[in-house]
Amino acid sequence: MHDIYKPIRSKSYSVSCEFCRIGPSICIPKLLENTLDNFINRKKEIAKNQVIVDEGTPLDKIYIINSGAVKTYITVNGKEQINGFYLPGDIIGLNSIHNLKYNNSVCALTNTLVCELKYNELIGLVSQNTHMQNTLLKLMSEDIQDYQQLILCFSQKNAEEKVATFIYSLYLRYARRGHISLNIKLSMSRSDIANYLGLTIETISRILTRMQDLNILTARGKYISIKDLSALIKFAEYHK
Amino acid sequence: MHDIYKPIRSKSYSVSCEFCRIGPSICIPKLLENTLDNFINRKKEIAKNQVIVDEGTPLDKIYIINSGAVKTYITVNGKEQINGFYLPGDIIGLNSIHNLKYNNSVCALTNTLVCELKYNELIGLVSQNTHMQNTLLKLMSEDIQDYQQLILCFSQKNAEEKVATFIYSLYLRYARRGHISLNIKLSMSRSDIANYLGLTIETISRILTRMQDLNILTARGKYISIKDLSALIKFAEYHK
DNA sequence: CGTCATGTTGATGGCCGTCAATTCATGTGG
DNA sequence: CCACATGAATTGACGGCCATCAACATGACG
Repeated sequence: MHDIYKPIRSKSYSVSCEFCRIGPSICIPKLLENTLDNFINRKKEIAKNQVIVDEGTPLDKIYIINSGAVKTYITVNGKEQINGFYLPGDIIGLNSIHNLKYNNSVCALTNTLVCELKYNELIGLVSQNTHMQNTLLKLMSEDIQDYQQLILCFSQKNAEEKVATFIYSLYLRYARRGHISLNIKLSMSRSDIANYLGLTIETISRILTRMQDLNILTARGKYISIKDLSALIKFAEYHK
Repeated sequence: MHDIYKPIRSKSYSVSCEFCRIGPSICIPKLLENTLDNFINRKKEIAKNQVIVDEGTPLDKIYIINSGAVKTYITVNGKEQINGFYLPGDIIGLNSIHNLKYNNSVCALTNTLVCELKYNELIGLVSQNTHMQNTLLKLMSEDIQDYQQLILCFSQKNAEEKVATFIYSLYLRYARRGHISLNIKLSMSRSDIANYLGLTIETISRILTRMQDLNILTARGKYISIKDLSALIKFAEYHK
């Protein structure tokens, strides 16, 4: 954990506000900035491996990733179970509104910049502003939809399809934020991916080399370069 | 599909409004009934095997199950993939708000009573009523949380743990709606369960007989009787 | 009672987890 | 700049879980 004491130099991709998942027309932090002064710290720096939120703490703030990446996880029998990776533009905390407690821990995978947003102010704004209300409902509904898709992925797909889906979804998520590139730098380790997908690092590794042999992609450490996107998409589909 | 022409006699458990997931203090349909007259049909009858919603149709209504049960599914390569079972008190459609289209089909597993609720009116009410707004946010946040748990279940658990989790969650869901009983009548077929859990009917069957041999439950067709709840819970946990 | 759908049980094989050895990457100190 | 150490990733051998295929049993319903 030496990293914590290192100066933070975020070399990674960051979203411009127009591609933030909050939407181009309303940056909640910006709106708050106009209405309520200093309640948000924009672009707070988080060092790699730093735990931003501990499972069970009160939901006082919502975080929006500006650059970098984090993972969220719950602890089961002393072992962490990763349940999400959040990339620039993503919003953390929407699953914790119902009981006003964070239901998972949050840890930075790399040096990360986050926008903080006080929950009370968000809700206050939502109750005054119909547009904001619709935005929040849409965001949460999208999340529900995304999770349903993920469940299908996990319950039906085999290891190869899972890994292909994972990589393709990373590609898609960056692309939707305006960062369209076939070259992806994984911010998480093989072990994190395996944990998340319910596979082992060995399986992940074998599948990546198999895909490399088939000229679908090249994988050198954390750098993945998609060579044949349509083949990747085919691999990601459920085959049976 | 003869069922459609049969008279509907729902013999199954139905929630009283106080155990509806909408909450005891605000039954949205009731509230609407007071404010706007005839826009909701309370307790519409749906026959077994009837498709209530087709994937892709506009989200004009939200449904709340009053009695009976439905499954939701998407169609992939011509085959249905079940992504949820909805029991009395459950709300259908929250995953479809973001694009105002139903993102899955809905089909009745048994004769079912639903409360219909026009989406526009729900939103209208929500924008006027802070309490209602909080309720909706909580409901959706709960859904997100539930789905995250389900993802962990699917990505990490083996077949036995999945089946145990499934049965226990049915028990829990009924219990939370005020129907606490160790005797559960499955409204879905083995094939539906298998489809949903990403297993085969043979595996489901084998696991049920194994649990029967261990005196954890008895399973006779659609009737499951839990003999040892704590053992079931142990089985449902992730072991590794 | 006969038919058809649904559920159960058994035998076999493939996918993927486990264990182990090796290679590669990253950072540190000399 | 190189040698080394440490952890991450890769590759191989083997075994267990669960899907597949097939046969049989049970139940629903006319």
